[in-house]
Amino acid sequence: MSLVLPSTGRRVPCEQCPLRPLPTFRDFTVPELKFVSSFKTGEMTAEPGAAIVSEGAHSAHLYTVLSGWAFRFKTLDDGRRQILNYLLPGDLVGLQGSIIGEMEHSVEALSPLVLCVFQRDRLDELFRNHPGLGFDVTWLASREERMLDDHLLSLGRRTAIERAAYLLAFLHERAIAVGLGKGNVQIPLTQQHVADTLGLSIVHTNKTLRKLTNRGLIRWLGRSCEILDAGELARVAGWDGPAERVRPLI
Amino acid sequence: MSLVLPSTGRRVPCEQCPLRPLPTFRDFTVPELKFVSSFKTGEMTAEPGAAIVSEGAHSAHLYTVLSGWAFRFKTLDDGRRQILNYLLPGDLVGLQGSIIGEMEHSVEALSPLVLCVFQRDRLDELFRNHPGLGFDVTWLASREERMLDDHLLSLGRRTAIERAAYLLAFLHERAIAVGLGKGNVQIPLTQQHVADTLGLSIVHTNKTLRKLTNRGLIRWLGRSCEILDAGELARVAGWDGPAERVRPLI
DNA sequence: CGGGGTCTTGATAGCTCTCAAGGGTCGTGG
DNA sequence: CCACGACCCTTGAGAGCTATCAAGACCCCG
Repeated sequence: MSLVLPSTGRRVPCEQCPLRPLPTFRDFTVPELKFVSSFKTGEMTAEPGAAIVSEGAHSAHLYTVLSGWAFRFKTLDDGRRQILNYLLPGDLVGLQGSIIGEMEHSVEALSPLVLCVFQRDRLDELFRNHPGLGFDVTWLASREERMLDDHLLSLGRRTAIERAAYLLAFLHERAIAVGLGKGNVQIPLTQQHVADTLGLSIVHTNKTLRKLTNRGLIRWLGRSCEILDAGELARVAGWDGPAERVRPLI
Repeated sequence: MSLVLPSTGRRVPCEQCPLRPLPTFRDFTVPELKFVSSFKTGEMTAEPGAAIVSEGAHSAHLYTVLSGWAFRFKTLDDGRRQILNYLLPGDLVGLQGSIIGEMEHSVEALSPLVLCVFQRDRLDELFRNHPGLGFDVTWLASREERMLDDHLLSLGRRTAIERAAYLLAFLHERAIAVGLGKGNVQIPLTQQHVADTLGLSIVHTNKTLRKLTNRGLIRWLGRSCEILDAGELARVAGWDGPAERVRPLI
């Protein structure tokens, strides 16, 4: 697990953010955009495997993913790891820590990652002067809650193959929404990540993914997974899709 | 599953709320309390088994639990049910629906329940005129997120007996925090609820709870569970406890 | 007194884990 | 160039955990 590369100065001005024009993100007013722009202090990059935030850290920062993939996880004392959710462009990182004060999960980069860094201590100013943005932060927290609800349903009540199909359909959907994947989407994952997300052993995960491969739904490429038939994956999982709607981008 | 009893007029004024003096809840300023009081339109009661909100409902209300127990859950098409979390006094109900627009989970009463009913369409006024309360709503959403993170870790990576011990220690902790349980805490649950929370079958849940009973950690009373040794339950689960701190009450 | 809900227990089937071993790729150093 | 280690993916076999099936006890209530 390598270290995070130090922050370099800002590069992409919020007004020219490559994410904002995407149809998934709602339009911001000029004052909102101006505040967000001033809220951002710089950018940070990280390589795959780098720890972005660590469980127990007290002075967590607040970030938004600008590009790349990451994941949130917790571990038990004996090392068992559970991946909680994935982070894609447009997702807030470290909100729990910023709001409540201490991180209770860790975050690690899955691909080369670029993060926008925000001034955490100006969060109250955001709520005071831009109620709409305050509402948006709550909106994003509710969205995360929904995804976790879905994951809980999956871990608790879906079979192994349903879980795998759900996870891959879910990640496919999210990747598409933020404009990743021209043609077939490739997800930068190892089977160990999948296992730690689904609550399965690595061996059984492998055998389960093989079934999906044999059905022609996915293809494994070594450190990444190509989605060939997202619709059929969702059907196998019994998953309706996310009803993802336009969301804020902070 | 019986129906919800219709709302009757308000009874408990927020200024005399029996929950607010508890040490778990932060003190509110006079204007905050005044707003919350005006935000509340009445109360609603429900009997055990009553549906408070249903998945897919579009016009969900926003509530806070005043007294009693409830739970949130989702189901798959074939009826498999997963309990996502429990609701105790002081918890918001229906925030996801209020923020995003549509409920993606259902809520059911576990005991006789009293809810404070709020005017959902004044939520934006809350954010506009009381930034501190807006922050509090986000705080509560983050708290829920944390609990879900813990549950995911449990479902994904704990064994059956660890999961059961975790769940009961968790509910014990929450009950204590809101002043339930003089002496030993009794949790109004059936083993079916436990099974649907832990992602286990009812039979195996029974056998697992028996082990905890034989170790003298709990006692099953028919439709409820008495916690005899919460510390040992937490130890069995490998759970540190919640680091629960003072929280807002809306 | 019957019926429904809850809790309990044993037996068997089936799913998942662990153990073990091997192949492949990639980057590094001899 | 080749050896080597590290990491990732794959597969088989047997053990262990969990689901399902089945049956019965208990309680409350109409």
